[in-house]
Amino acid sequence: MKVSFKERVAGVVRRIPAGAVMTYKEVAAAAGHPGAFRAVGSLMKANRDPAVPCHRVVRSDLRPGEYNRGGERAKIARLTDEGVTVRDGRVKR
DNA sequence: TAGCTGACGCAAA
DNA sequence: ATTTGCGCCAGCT
Repeated sequence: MKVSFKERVAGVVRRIPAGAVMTYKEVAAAAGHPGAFRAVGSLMKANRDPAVPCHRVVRSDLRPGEYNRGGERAKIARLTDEGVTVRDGRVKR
């Protein structure tokens, strides 16, 4: 069945457990499009589904990246609350 | 159908 | 180590 790229991305992000983070590139690869990390970010902002924790998707540099509502700062707060260690704007692994 | 935009990635300086 | 510029793909108008 035809499933749009964003549909698969939503499915992948939805499987990310709390306390874990995945990079846009990893999500894109997991969705079947390893080079579409650009589109992933675009879909994240477009996706307002509470079942899709887009805040758990970070950049490859371990930077939180942008977010709706306060940008990086809000994202860091949410990740930290879930058990993700963030140090000075960088996700600590 | 074609063109533009963007919650990015990587290389170079 | 950090900053700047260019390239990339899918989605939207």
